[in-house]
Amino acid sequence: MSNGIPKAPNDDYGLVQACRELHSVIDSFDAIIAQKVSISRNDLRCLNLLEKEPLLSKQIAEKLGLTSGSVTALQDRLEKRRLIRRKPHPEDRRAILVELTPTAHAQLGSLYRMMGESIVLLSDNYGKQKAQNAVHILNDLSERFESVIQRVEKNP
Amino acid sequence: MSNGIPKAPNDDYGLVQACRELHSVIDSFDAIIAQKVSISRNDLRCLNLLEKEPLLSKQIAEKLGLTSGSVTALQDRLEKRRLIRRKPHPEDRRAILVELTPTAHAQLGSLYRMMGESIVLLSDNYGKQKAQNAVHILNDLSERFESVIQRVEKNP
DNA sequence: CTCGATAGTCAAGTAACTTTATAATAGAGA
DNA sequence: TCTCTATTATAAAGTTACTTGACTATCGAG
Repeated sequence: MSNGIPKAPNDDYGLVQACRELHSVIDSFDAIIAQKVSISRNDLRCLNLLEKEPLLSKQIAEKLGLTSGSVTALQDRLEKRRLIRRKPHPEDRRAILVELTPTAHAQLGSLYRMMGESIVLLSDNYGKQKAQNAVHILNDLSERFESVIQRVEKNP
Repeated sequence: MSNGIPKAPNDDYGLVQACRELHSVIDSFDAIIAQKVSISRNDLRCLNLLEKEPLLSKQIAEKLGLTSGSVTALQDRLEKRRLIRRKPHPEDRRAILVELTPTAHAQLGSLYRMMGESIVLLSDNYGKQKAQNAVHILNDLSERFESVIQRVEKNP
């Protein structure tokens, strides 16, 4: 198993691999969802981002790793389908806030329901204690990724 | 917070959200990596898949949600860069096994090293017991996604 | 040994992305 | 206040990646 990844002294790499495995599986899952709705992967990812909170075009571009021009086109597609709405930013008249329409919320909900239910079941199996623990672990991992992203962006 | 996702009785949805949050962050991370290597997201995803084991074109197409023709082009690009190798399947002469070159292994390793180290540190902070627990949880989640994928594919 | 099904390739057309240029606004400084 | 530069988003042209449909080679059932 000499795959170029430097091994940690003990088998700490298990967590790394488990993490990337999960990501890969979710990726495949999203590919299927995107196909079902017949939108592109990035369009779906944009909807996922907006599910949490409205964002500026700029922020969407950053998170998706796209150029601003590309995000404009992306928004045009989603707006035409009435999945997002553009509304003016209250303080900056250059900026545009993008938010999901209620329709989009509903559609996304129904698309991810099956997956959601399956994980809720897992959560129930775990019991309250372990479930909370799981959430903490995932959040820790997210934080780690965030901070590495920021470090990587510093060194261009 | 009425976002269309049906709430579970208790706040079990924490795990779902944490999971998708992690996925989203890793996605942004991958977007940056892809940009650094100047290959497309799907090309990078393909490399990630192959890091685990060689795959058939068919399997790559499925996992990435692409058509077979598209995967042929994808492989052409990666092969031109000497990141993958096509080799004949030992038993099925129609099929083609795709594997990473040693170069690709090394490159991927160095690209993900920073992230890997950060997670290994986290793992060390956790201690052996909790780290193993974390791996189990991630694997459980992967399994759930896998099985939902299979269920979804049954109902087209 | 046929014949339908499967794995992959190829060529033409479509969709998504990048690049470059432009317009409108913000915010800093003379 | 009035520039001047930076920021935010859009538009149009060119490039890259993807899909579709036709084709070749091979498999495996009958």
